[in-house]
Amino acid sequence: MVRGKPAAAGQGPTIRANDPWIASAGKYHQLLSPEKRSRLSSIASVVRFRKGAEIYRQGCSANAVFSIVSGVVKAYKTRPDGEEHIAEFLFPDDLFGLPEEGKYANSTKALTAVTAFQIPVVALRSQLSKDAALEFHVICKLCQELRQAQQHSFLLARRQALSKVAMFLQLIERLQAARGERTTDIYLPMNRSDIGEYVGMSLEAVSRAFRGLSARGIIKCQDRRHLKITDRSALEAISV
Amino acid sequence: MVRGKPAAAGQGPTIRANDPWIASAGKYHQLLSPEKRSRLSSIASVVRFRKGAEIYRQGCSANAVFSIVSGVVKAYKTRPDGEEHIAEFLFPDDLFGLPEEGKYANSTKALTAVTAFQIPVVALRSQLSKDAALEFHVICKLCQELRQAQQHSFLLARRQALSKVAMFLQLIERLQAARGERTTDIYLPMNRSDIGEYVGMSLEAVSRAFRGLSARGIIKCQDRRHLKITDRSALEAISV
DNA sequence: CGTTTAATTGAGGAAAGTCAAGTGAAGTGG
DNA sequence: CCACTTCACTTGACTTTCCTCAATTAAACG
Repeated sequence: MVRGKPAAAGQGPTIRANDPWIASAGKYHQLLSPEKRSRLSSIASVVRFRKGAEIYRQGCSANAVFSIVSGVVKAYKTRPDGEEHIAEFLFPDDLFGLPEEGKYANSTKALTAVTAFQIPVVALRSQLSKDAALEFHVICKLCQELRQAQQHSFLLARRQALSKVAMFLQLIERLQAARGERTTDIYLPMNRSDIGEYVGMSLEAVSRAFRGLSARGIIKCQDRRHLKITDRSALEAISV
Repeated sequence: MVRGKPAAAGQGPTIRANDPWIASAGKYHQLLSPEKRSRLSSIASVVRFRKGAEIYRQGCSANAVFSIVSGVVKAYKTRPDGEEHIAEFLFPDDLFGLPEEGKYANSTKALTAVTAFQIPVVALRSQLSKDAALEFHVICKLCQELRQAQQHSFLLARRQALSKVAMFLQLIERLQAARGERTTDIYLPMNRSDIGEYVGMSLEAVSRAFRGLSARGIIKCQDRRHLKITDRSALEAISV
C-alpha cells in the first residue's frame, strides 16, 4: 500500500457533484463545507503518483478510496488477450476506488502526475454512519458517476467512428465546463490509444476520425492535445 | 402522473444489493428490515403497468422514484433519428427513476406486466435525511448499478457479435442467479430488437449470433425466449 | 543530435449493417 | 375451432465501414 503524509489542516477531500433532484445548469458544486473537509482530512492522507504509475489493480482488496486533488486518472479493465478497455477518466474532485465484493472493480493508472487524498475504508465507513449529510453527498456523486457511465454506453453503442469521436469531444468539453475551466480550447490529457480504448475503436480509426472532423471544418487541431471546436452545430449534428 | 393505492401494511419497497466492501459470492441480499420496509410503505403507493406501457419519459420532471415488485422494465434513450438505445434492464427489487438535474435521465417502459412501489421524491428525501442506514443502502444499490453500467460499457466495446451476445447471456444468467432463481434455463424477457438495442447491433446480427452459438453447440434454444447453456467453458472463452 | 515513442497514412480484407424476401408464431374474429 | 392477420424473427445478397498490417512521419526525450 502507498504510504502518504497526514493531510494538512484546513483542507481536505472534496466531493464535487450536484443534488440530482435540483437543476444546476450543468455546473458542479463543491458539496462539502470547510468544517466537513477538515474533519475528513483528519482521517485522510495525501498521496502522489507520477505519470504512468499504477494506483491499484483490479481484484485487489479495496482498503482505501481516493479523492483527486490534481491530475487525471484512467480506470480500466484488461482482457485476457491483453487488450484494455477504459471505463472512465477521473479528474480533480472525483472519487474513485469504490469496490465490488470487497475488491477493486477496475485497475487505475495516473495519466499525468496525480495528487490525491487516500481515505482508509474503515475510517470512511465510521464517518459515513455518523454523518447523514455526508452520505447524501456520496449518493449525489454516485448518481453523477452512473449518468456518466450510461453516457459512455450511449457513446459506445454508436456505429460511426465520427459520431463516437464527436460525442467524446463533447463529453470532455462538458467535463471541462463543469469544473469551471475555460472551453475555448479542449485539452485532451490522454493519448490516441487511450481515446480508442475508451470509445471502442482502433487508434488508427481515432486518428482518421480527427482528420475527418478537421477536413469538414468542425474542429481545428492546434497540436495533438489541444483543439478548438469551429462548427458546434455540425458537431452536434454528427454526434447524434 | 400515475395514481396508485397506498401500500399494504407489513410490506414495502425493497432494496436488493450488497455492501460493496463485503464479499458475498455474487448473491444479492435484502438490505431493508421489515420495520424499515413498512415505514417506507407508508410513504409509497403501489402502481401497475401493463406490458408495453410507458412509465415515464426522459426529460420529464422527476417527482417519484420506483421500486419494482414484479416484472421487467427497460430504461432507454431515443436518438433524434428515432433509433433507441437501451441503458439497462430492471428487475424485481431494482430501484429506478433517480434523476439528473431534476429530470428523468432515461425513458422507461414495461416489458412485461409490472407492479412497483412509487415513492414521491419529497417524502423519500425527508426519510433519507433522517435515516443514515437507509442512505447507506442506497449507496450500496448505486454502487451495484454503477458496476452494471460499467459492465455494459465493457460489453459494448467488444467488436465481435458473438462475444457481445455471449457476454449478454452471461449477464442475464448472473442476474438470474443473484435473484436466487434457477439457472438451468436462461429466460429472456425481451425480444431480439431490445437485445440489439442493448448490445449495440442490428436485430439481424443478434439473430445470426444466436444461430452461431447454437451451431457451435454452445447454447441450445428451446424457444425464442428460453435457452440452455450447453458448453459453459466455450461461452466464457468466446465472451472474452 | 540520435533514439524511442506516438501518431498518421495507405492498402486489403473481414465483419457487421442494410435492404428485401420469406418463415414461423401468436393472437383475432368469424 | 379454424382461417386470417399481424408481428417477430430468420435468412440471403450486397454494401459499407472499420480493423489489421505495414510503412512513414512527427514529436518527445535523453
